[in-house]
Amino acid sequence: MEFDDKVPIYYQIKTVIYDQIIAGQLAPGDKLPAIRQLAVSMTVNVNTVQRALSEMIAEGVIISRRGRGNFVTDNAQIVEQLKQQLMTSYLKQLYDRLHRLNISDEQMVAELTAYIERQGDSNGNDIED
Amino acid sequence: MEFDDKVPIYYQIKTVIYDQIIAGQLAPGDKLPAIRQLAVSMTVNVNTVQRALSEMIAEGVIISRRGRGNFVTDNAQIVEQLKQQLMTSYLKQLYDRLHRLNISDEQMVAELTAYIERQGDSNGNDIED
DNA sequence: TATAGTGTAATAGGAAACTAGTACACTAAC
DNA sequence: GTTAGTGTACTAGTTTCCTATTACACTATA
Repeated sequence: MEFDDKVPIYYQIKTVIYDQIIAGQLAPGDKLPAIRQLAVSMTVNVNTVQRALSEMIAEGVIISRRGRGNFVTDNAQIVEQLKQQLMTSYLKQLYDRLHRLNISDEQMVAELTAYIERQGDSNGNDIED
Repeated sequence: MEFDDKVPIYYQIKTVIYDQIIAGQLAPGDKLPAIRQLAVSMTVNVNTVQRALSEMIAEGVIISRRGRGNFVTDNAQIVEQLKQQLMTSYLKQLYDRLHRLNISDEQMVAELTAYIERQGDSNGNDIED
């Protein structure tokens, strides 16, 4: 797996797993791959994965069952909270950044739309069948 | 100054200065504050500021004149390139993140618009005189 | 009971980022 | 020439992140 060398790996792992939960690839109650499994598939040390998991456990999103595995909480409300929280933080980051560049609210939406258009040119999503 | 402890400080300094250049607070040819000055105002060590500047110099955006100071390049084209590059990377980051959350292109624009609305409620920009 | 699969803990070492401090080199202005 | 303001370079020490390795604890199953 590829990581941004400007952000701690354990933190990026956390983001990836959280994103999977929000996207529904990991449903409430689902079992995560074994820690050693995750470490191998991400080409990372076990301790690094564990550090990511520790934080997620502390935040109540992951439930750890010794000898059995790690599971996504079955509390749908926590997952929903997580979703809102992450979505907002992502949007806020873009908003703050573009704001610092003196981009107005309207321009901001326009820029995003334009970017998506450009993406569409090469991806062709929604168009090809 | 406040920094995100998940990203190297020197890198965040670079971002701040680049943003100021793009926003026009630092025009082409302008002299930057002295390194020691920047270090004090950012509550950071001189070496950390210098590391940020070194990269910007290597990238051709900042020109260093020994004994005189550091200056923004007067090459407007370089500044314009920088602007496009940063804008795109900011947009791409949001796009990729929301995409991982299974948010469609249309939803994405809607979410951003909604976020801006929410901001407007507390900021009241464009409304008050 | 033995074994395989799992989470957890602890130690040791290396690399990167940051700080602190000192010294040197160049420029401009007196 | 001296001085103040500037960039540049170097060394030393601390902290955080990451890796490697070993050991232990619990669960399920044959």
